[in-house]
Amino acid sequence: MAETAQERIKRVHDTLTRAERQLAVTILENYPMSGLGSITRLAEKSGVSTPTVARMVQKLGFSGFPEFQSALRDELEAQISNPISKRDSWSEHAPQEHILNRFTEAVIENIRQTLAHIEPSEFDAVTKLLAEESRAVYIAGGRITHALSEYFHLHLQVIRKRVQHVRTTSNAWPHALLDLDENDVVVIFDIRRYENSTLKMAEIARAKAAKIVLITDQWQSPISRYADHSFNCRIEAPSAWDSTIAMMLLSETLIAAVQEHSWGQTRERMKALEDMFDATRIFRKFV
Amino acid sequence: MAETAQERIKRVHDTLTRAERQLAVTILENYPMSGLGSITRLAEKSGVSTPTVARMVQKLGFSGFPEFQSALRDELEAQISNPISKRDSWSEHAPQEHILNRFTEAVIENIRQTLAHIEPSEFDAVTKLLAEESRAVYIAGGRITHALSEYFHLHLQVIRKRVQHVRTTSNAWPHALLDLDENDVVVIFDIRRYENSTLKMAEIARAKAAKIVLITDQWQSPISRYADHSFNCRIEAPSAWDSTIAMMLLSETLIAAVQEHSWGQTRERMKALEDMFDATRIFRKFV
DNA sequence: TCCGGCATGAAACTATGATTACAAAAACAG
DNA sequence: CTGTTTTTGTAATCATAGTTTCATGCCGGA
Repeated sequence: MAETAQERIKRVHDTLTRAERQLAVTILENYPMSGLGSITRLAEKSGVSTPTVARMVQKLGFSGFPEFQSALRDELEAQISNPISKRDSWSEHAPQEHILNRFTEAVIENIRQTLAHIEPSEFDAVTKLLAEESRAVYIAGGRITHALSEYFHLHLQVIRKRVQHVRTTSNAWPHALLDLDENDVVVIFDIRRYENSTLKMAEIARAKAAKIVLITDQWQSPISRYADHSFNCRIEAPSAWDSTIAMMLLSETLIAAVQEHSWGQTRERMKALEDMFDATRIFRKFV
Repeated sequence: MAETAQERIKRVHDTLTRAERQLAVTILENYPMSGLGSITRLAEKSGVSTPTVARMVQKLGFSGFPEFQSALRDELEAQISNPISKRDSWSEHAPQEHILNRFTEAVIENIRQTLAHIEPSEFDAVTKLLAEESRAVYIAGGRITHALSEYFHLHLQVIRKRVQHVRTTSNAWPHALLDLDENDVVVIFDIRRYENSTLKMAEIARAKAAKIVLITDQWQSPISRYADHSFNCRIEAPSAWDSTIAMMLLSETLIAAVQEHSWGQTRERMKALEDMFDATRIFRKFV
């Protein structure tokens, strides 16, 4: 039904009896909040009896008070739901149910939810941690997140010194943490199924009092217990696997933030890197 | 109490157990609407039992579910009467100009543009190519896209046989193409600055008449000349670097499509993989 | 003033929601 | 791997919400 409860009330307003009108006024007074409590509360608030309320909502076409209330909730939800980038389909030439549209839709929702639960202050704090060159940075990921951690490392490496990627997939990783101390930062990517090696690594880092930044999924890796900062990213997708897009977005944004934070040094380093590339002719000079 | 339920949940988030966290995620997901139904509804929605919900709200400091719900209603009312409740940024608590919002906005635009220029028919054709087990699949990336190609490989490997990752960063890569023939598929990720090694690889693949699928940026890698199918992804970002999110999205969607296309086999292979994991105890059984 | 019809709320009843007790399962420590 | 602790869901219980019945009261018309 397209008609809202409010509209229904107004439509039948003339045919209402005294008590019902009294009730209607109360409902409309601060709509739709007043209808969200129990039928008793609403009855008391409007100074009528509960049966009156029950009869009234039936007059409005609802099967009972619960249905009425449920309708109110739905209306409210539609009213306050975030309108950002809601679109019917992303790939115009493909039908709505095409995997291109379904998958993208899910990913956008993941991004929305992820961003909604990130505290900017925490994000800024982590940015600051990662920007301080007095701290060495260690980056690690698990089986699925390995690629992500590598990508993060690749970029951070250009921005600053003393960045190291730790391969938890090999068994030589404890060696890499030999020099870790309490000024250093360990960035760990970990999503389900959470791996033992990354957990062990977090424990070691914790024991050495290093700062731990965790990037995990919405169900949170057990590492969160040890983490100084943790970001929960939504990873659900219409697939047998999870989507790590939201984590990637967070990673790229962190990179951008750190780079912005220390642009002076970064520029120098990037210049030096470019020169090296030119010298080695890895890239084509022009397309 | 000045503290909102949401804040309470976030505060105790680390001390929560698995089921409770699951519940917390659901509550926060579309807060506070999800908590406004009955305890049963909320429990079902989050996939936990009603007692878990009851226990959790008590942990949060409420005397019981009704009090919790009443608190939610009050918060909602306050929020609604507040005129600045219109949300038009991704991270509500951060200003529009914060890097979190700027970056995300750019990424969404990239996704939109990328999707708009992908022909569903071409996407489907590539899906089909990748699903055919008679064809071997070779996957390669450049310096920046290496992580992406690795990620793509990791997943495709689970879906089907004969998938190989070629490291163009090492100089041993030509060996990997020894067995390449005209039935095979080569998937190449290449964004600016386009690398010589990937171009050389494409040339070899072309000479052997293999199918070439190219995933590149909007300015197109020179490989597009040789490619049978190419996808142009937008990679612009408010950063010194490009954002490969759109490429990642395309990769994940391709994976999902191929998986959907050949779910029978995939399921078997995933099962086998799971068993191997169980045997090796790489992962923790639960949380 | 009395009567019929409708509106209304008290009270009984029913259904559903919330809580508690307990047992099974899982994680953890040794 | 085993015993212990913690977590979790099932089932029983309790409480409250919602509905129905019915007696009372109110109003308009004779």
